[in-house]
Amino acid sequence: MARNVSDSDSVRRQNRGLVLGALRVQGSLSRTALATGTGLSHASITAITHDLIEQQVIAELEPGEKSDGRGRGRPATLVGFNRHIGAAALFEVDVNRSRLSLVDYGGVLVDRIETPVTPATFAETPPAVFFAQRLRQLQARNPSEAAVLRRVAISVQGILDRDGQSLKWSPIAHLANRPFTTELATAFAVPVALHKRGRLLAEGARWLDPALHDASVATVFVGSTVAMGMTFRGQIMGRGDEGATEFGHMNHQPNGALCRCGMRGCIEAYASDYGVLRTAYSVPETATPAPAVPQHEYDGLIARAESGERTATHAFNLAGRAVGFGLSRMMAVFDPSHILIVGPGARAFALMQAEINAALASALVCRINGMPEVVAHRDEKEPIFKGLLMKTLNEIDQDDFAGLPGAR
Amino acid sequence: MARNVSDSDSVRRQNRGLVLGALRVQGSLSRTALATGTGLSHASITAITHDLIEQQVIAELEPGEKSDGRGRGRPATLVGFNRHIGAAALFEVDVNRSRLSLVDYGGVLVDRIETPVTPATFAETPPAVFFAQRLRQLQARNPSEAAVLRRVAISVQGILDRDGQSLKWSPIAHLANRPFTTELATAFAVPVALHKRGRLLAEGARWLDPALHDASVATVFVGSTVAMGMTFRGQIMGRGDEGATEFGHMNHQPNGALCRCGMRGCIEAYASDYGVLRTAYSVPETATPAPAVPQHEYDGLIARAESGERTATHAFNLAGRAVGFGLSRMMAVFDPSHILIVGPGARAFALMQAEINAALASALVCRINGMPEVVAHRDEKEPIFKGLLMKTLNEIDQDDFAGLPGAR
DNA sequence: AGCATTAATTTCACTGCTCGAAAAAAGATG
DNA sequence: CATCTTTTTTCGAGCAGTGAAATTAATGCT
Repeated sequence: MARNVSDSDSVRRQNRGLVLGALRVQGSLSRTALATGTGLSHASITAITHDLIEQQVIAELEPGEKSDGRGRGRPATLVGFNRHIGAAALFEVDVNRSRLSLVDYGGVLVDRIETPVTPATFAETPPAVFFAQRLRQLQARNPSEAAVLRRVAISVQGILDRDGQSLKWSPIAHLANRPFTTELATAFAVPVALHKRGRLLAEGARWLDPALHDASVATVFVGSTVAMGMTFRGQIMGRGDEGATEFGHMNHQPNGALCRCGMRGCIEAYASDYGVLRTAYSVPETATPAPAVPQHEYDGLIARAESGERTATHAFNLAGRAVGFGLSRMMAVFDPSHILIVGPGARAFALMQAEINAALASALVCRINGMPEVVAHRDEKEPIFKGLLMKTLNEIDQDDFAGLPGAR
Repeated sequence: MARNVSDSDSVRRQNRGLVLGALRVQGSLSRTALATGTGLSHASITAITHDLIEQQVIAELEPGEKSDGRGRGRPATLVGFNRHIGAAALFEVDVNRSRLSLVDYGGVLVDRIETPVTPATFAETPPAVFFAQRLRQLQARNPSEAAVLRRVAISVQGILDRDGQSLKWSPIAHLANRPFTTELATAFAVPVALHKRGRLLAEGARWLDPALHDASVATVFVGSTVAMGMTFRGQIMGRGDEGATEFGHMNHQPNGALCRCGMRGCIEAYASDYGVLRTAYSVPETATPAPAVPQHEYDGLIARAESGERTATHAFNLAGRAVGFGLSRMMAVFDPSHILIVGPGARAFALMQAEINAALASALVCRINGMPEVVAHRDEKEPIFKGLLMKTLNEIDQDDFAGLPGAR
């Protein structure tokens, strides 16, 4: 039983966490700004920053450049993260690509390796080996960061098991049911975390658009898959273990089109790239989905639809309908104030919008609370990276540095 | 901006809350049991109980009867809630009935008034007047509890507005868009809370079955409406304002059967009592739903289905299918470990089970994580009351008594 | 009856945290 | 160089929680 007891230790941890969180959100700050930002007294900020500086978690910045312009009184000295006290390795794994980024504790990108991925990749190279190879390569190139590596975080698609340590299923071939996180964790003596891509999108959106930082947002990825992440008033839904936001595999049509996951009638089977192409080319909807769709083919279809070609527009209509009813159904359980469409499918948003809105209009919640704001947001790469980055750094802040040194 | 700053006050509040919470869950306890139950030290328990006793929130029980059997050492003195320091008025409003219960701070039922409700009730008597009349009646009969009334809580069906203070829509006629909570709050100078019935069912289930206390459970009410409440590892989902768990009005069939809410294709339109009857009697599914269904008619249909009459079994099959796909779709967003079916429809569970399971089997999440345990639970009256009771008492514990006297 | 034993509570001495107020520091201004 | 302004630090107080020791209140033996 986790003890929820509050004592002076937990007070310190909480308030140190508040300070680190403020720095994470707002960047380097003066102690005074920290005091107003966190609500703590100046005296406490002095004590806390003193400790954190002593432990080298943060450091005073040289007063040099910073736009201090000119003030009347004593000039503020900013404190900011000590970039060299930690580093994190962030893998973004995709059906066709993998990217490993090494970032320091200040969130600055240090180095990066990209590798193409094919359905054969993880059959030939076990995932643990694949990841370990690349991570070692990066460590060799960046010895000073390698020495302080504190986390490995991996963005994946699929369904995680209860404890979030392995994939039970994934559209990325041969990645599921391999205990690569524990293998990596022991090999590198560092915690390894798995994150669902959909959820990272939600986290990333929160950080990239300040207006969304504390809102309730559903972020829908449309592309080679369909996925969703949600934030509720600034909190990410689903703490680690509650694995499921399988929006893309929500049933749209009982016994409908065959999905890559093997089930029938999933939203993805209508709205993902392969689903739309299948509809457009009048391939029977029970045909096995293509394992991967070249980008130019999807883009070509969008262009044809935009020029009004009927088979193409029809395909996007069906896709919009699937996404729209999925959203309408989701909103019966959880209704966000904003809905973000991201990913390659965002480029086809205009083609789906009418059907999405029509489907949403059929939801009672929308009639009562008003329609949510649905907007498309191109390029999902940065939200995922940003989400992975911030989530991992925040974890280091709160788990490694908010507590007293030596604890845990 | 709410300050999340932690100081010695918040520590005390947290730990007092822990003590009150333990007493709420486990009943009267000795100080030693309280220490092990909360994780606090004996010294702190002594200090906290001393304060609480001084403030008359709790009291030492007479050692009398209690099964102290025989122990070797100093006998424990139990402490328990001081029943007389507070009372709450709990309204359960339904399409055909309203019940007002007066309970004391110990959770003991003091008095109760039941009144039939018809579609005309709130047209003739404004809700605020209706509630005020009954509450005054109960206060007159129980002056000592009336003097310490601390909360009025109302269980309703429908959609609440963002701040949870009024109904934006309700199947109970003339109840929506009437500011009765604020009127009652000023008239009785007491906080008035509105709770969705579905959510109370979830809360109640948690308290009535210890195995569910810390589980993730979806509780589905099937009867004159279809509604759902969810708990996530013991936490009720949706804090007050996030109004929507409109499971009954999740779309099942685009442009399908007409629902009482005016939309088409809602789960309720197939699975509620009126929906099943409409199907069974081959009334066109676009016919206006009956405002209320007499219980004997619904029970009669169940009996006919159980004896194998085709039109009746068909109706329940459709109902099961609607509920099943609804659950399957919900599970793409949130997957509970248990699903509880309650309400009159629980009696027809056997008739719907096959279709529910078939629909669940079509969900990817179920294939991966295994099917959730779906069980029916007759009589929903007590879960609602229990949920309303515990939620309200807990609120008094944490808001009124966990903080220092004088604060807030 | 008297004394050892046992278990529940309370008391005590100490530590850590936050806070407000006052003091100190560090430039800017004139 | 004295004054003013704004940022930080220092200091004393107050409050919580904790472990260890002391106290309390029964039971069991002799």
